[in-house]
Amino acid sequence: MKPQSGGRSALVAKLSHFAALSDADVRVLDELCAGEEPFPARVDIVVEGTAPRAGFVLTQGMACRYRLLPDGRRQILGFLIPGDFFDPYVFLLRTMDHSIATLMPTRLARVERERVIAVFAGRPRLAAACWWSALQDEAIQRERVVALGRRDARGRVAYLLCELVWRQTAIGASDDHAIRLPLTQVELADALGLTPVHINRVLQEFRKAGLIALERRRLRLHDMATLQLIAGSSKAYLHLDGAPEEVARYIDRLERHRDGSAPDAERP
Amino acid sequence: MKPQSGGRSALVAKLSHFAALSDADVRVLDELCAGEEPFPARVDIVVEGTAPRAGFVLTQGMACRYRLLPDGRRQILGFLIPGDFFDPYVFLLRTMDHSIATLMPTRLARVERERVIAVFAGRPRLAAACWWSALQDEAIQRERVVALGRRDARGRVAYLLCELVWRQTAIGASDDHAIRLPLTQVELADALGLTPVHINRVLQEFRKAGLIALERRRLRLHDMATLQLIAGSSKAYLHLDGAPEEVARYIDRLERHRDGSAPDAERP
DNA sequence: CGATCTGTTGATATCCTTCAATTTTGGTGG
DNA sequence: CCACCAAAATTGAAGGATATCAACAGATCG
Repeated sequence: MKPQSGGRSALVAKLSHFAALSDADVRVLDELCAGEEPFPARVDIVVEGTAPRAGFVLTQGMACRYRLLPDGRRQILGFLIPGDFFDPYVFLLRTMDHSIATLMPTRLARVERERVIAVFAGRPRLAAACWWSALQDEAIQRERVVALGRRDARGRVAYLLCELVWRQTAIGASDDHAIRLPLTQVELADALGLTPVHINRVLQEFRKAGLIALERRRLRLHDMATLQLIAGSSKAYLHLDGAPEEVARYIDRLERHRDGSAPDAERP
Repeated sequence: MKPQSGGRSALVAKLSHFAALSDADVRVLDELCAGEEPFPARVDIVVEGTAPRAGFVLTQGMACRYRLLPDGRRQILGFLIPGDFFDPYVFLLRTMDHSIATLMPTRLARVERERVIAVFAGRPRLAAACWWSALQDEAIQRERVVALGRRDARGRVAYLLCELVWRQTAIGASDDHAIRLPLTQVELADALGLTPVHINRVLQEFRKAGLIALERRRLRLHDMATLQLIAGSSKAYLHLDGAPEEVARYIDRLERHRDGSAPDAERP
């Protein structure tokens, strides 16, 4: 399971933004992460064109989804951080349409189909939390489309830095708007549809304006308000404000039925 | 339910790309669409900032997801066409982070939470097909990120036109690479992160090169091969090649269990 | 049948890319 | 610990793709 410094795993921290989890829920999630394995930096975990095998929980480190273009250029599609339970249902596809690679030494737990189905069928609250997490992922993708479609270079950089800080904060891995950021300027460029040269100039400008500090793989946002303004974005799209009350009640009701009929373990 | 000319609804046509549906499955899907309602062109179905109410099946017409920026510009996030069962689980969120608007007169069936849960819990094959459809939607989003991040204007336009034709073909709504296309050049621009002026110039170029015909809201791709080359894309990302055999067998097994225990209707 | 979108075209401006060096950093082995 | 090398960051100059501005023609619709 590999809990964080705080004791709670990143996955538990993240899903707790949706609903308070029971001890039993936490146990199930920790078991999901039990078989985690270490991967070195900059290796492919999943390769475009191959058949997907299983989903993963990322417990430590960082990874990215990416696509290579016919001319060899790369587009990074998104970043995966601790607490991300990604592609649970990917076994429904014949082939991957993109690759996934680590960006630093990273620990990942493989989650097989049977496990996914057991959790989703037997644990209403966790199933709802995973659905919510999938909705969040979609929202993150949409925000990226907005950034690439309609924001200039400064807006794109500001948005991405904010997002990474917001997401790390949501899993308790940020200290006062400062995070570990293992990305090179080439990777930022590939994520934002820009050139490394231009990324560099924007970062310089932000530094000179006292908006950020970024050195030796450590990022600190000194002026979140201004950065948000430049980005034209707020963290609302991460939907960290919990389930609607009515839904929370509904889920509790489902859980009580479950407890009544089969106490405290996953169904077969 | 409102079947298409062929007799099958667009939703059934789309999901059949994943797995062959039983008559009972088809009946359930048709019931989902039973309460469809007409909406005029260019009206909001869902508004950013409001609480989501329910998901929808789009049975006729066309709609788009979009975001408005602080400065009034717009980014279109994606297009919804007949057969799209979108946002089934959106009730898990407190507020919408984007809006959805019709682009032409459109028919939509609202799908409430209870209905979603009944179908997903009681119909393994349909549940799997809907999951697959969600994976397809994510892939479509990724393809858009690639287009906006790394393709020039010609590549973006070519990609979008191909995608719309591929998707319409998958629901049986295309005749020889020709489709109804209710989009203005402003809307194409808002979808592709370009200006209407530039969209116009690219379309002119494509017309002069004999690649496309586009007039009076009708699009025909005369040279799909070249367009794909310009787009640097193939339709692989739509995953229209059916479920992996092993998964198909697994789903059949689940269905047989279901039939044994509760014949032929949704569970309560 | 005017009013308003929509599409079209030309001229100019600009943001970002490209190309090319140079410096700095980080890692590795002697 | 230092020498060395490759990767990463940085800077400058020039070019190009797309935006912006402006004007007009054509289509659509109440």
